[in-house]
Order: sequence, then structure tokens, then C-alpha cells
Amino acid sequence: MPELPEVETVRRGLAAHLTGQVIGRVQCFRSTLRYPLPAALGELQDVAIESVERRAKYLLIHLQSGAVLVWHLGMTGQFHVLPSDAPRLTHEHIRMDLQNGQSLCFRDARRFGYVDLMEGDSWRQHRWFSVLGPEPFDAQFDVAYLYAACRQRKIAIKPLLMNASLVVGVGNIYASESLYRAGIRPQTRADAISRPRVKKLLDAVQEVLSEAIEAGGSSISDFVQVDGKPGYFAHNFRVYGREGLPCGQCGELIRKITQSGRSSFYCGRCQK
DNA sequence: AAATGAACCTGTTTGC
DNA sequence: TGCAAACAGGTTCATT
Repeated sequence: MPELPEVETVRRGLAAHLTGQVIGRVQCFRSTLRYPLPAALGELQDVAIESVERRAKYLLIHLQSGAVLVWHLGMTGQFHVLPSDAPRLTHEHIRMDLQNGQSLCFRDARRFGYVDLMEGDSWRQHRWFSVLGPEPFDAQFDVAYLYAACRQRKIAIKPLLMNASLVVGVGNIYASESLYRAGIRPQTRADAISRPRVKKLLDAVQEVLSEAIEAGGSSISDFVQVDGKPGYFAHNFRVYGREGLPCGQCGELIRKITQSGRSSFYCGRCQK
């Protein structure tokens, strides 16, 4: 479900609802999601929540005890903040009561989501994070870096852009949307892209992600914000999910191809 | 090393 | 209408 803009939207919602709150009872309705749930979840009673951070597509809920809840939404994970007496949601796997009468509910139909409890800064050393490239808005993610990475790869640019060891947060939707804005076909070999076009691509990635964050992310079928509202960026898709519809710039029909098992969308006239 | 494909799991859409 | 196949926003692992 979520790429960087959706996770950032959830982070903002969680920060608003959780910051300063104290945890009450924690219930787990199953023992495993993608990985086994940490046994210590039940021991968080009376611990206060300090802040909510995002790194790549991970949410980091910092606790006053020094521990950090590291959470990934997978494809279909959702957080809802509801009154504690609300009935259990379908596919709700974890409910963390707060001492203000509300509860943080985690639901995830496909159960690709995962959560772990780590101490202090140890999460930075964890294998989930040690393999990650820079954030797309980090100064480290500049033209020299992206061009150098492209030069040594024969892989198509679209799957490369989705590789989190290069840059984090760009998933299947925003990879297609960025390439459209940069005028680059998704199947172009990375090492065949000139430096000026790499610069266009970098700008396009940052532009698309910022606009999507502003819109509260993209809701296709099931992404929702913490308050249950959808994100509105799907209205602004120029190619994703628009196979057979006319390109907004030239009228040519948008095409759909499969790359590395994922759908890519592009305009054959505007993208070369 | 780099690239590709399968696996994890359920729900929804598509096609016969 | 019914049923099976295809497909869905992510990540990791095994195999070329």
C-alpha cells in the first residue's frame, strides 16, 4: 500500500494523536505478522510516547523508556486511532490502548506488515536499516550520486529507482510518475541516461513526492490516513493506472508493461 | 556483483 | 451466476 508519501502522512497523523500519551493495555490478536510479534509488547503499560519518526517506509515510535517501536505497514497495513470501546476491526491484529480513552489499532489484511521493539539507537544498526540508501530529500541524494549509480548499472531505470539501497521511499506508483515527468521511458537502461536527464529525474522524484505528501498520499483501494480519510494524490496520477487513457500532454494512449513482475505505465511519445 | 523471479497472504477485479 | 486466474502500494531470499 504505502510509499513514502503515505507513510509520511501516517506519521503526521500518529504524531498528532500519540505524542505525550501514555500507553495502557496492549492486546495482540495473533502472534505473527510477517515476523513474530515481540513478546515485550505487553510490557509497555504506563510508558509514555515521546515522538513519531519516519525512516524510509518505516515508522519509529519513540518511547520515554528509551525503547523504539519500529513498524512497517507492508502492502495493506493501516493505523486507526479510535475510542477504546470501538469493536475490533476486520484484520485488526494489535490494539494499543492509550490512557486518554483512545486506542491505536493496527489492521493488515495481507499481513506483510511487521513490528519490532528495539532499544535506543540500536535500530540504526539493524539489517532493516543498514541496507538503506539516502532519503530522497537528503543532500546526499544529489545528481553526482544518482548519475554515478546509474553509470554502473545495466538494469532498467524503473526497477533501479525502486531499489531502496539506491534511494528509499520510491515504490511502484511514484517510480512511474517520476519517470513520466522526467520524460524517460521506464525500460531505459540506467547506464544510457545522460547527466542532464538524471538531473531531470532527480528533480521529478522530489517534486512528485512533495506534491503527494501535500495531498495526504494516494488512495487506490485501501490506503487511509489515521483519521480514516483517504489521500487525494491519486487524482493527480498522470500515468499510473491510466492504461489506454490519453496522455495529458500529447493525447497518445498510455501504455502498460511489466518489469520485474511489477506494472509500469508510460507515454510512448513523451517518454524516450 | 548484478539481475531476475518466487515467496509471503488476502481481497478484489477480470475473463471465460 | 460461478469459478478460476490475475493482480495489488513491499521486502527478502534463492537462483541464474
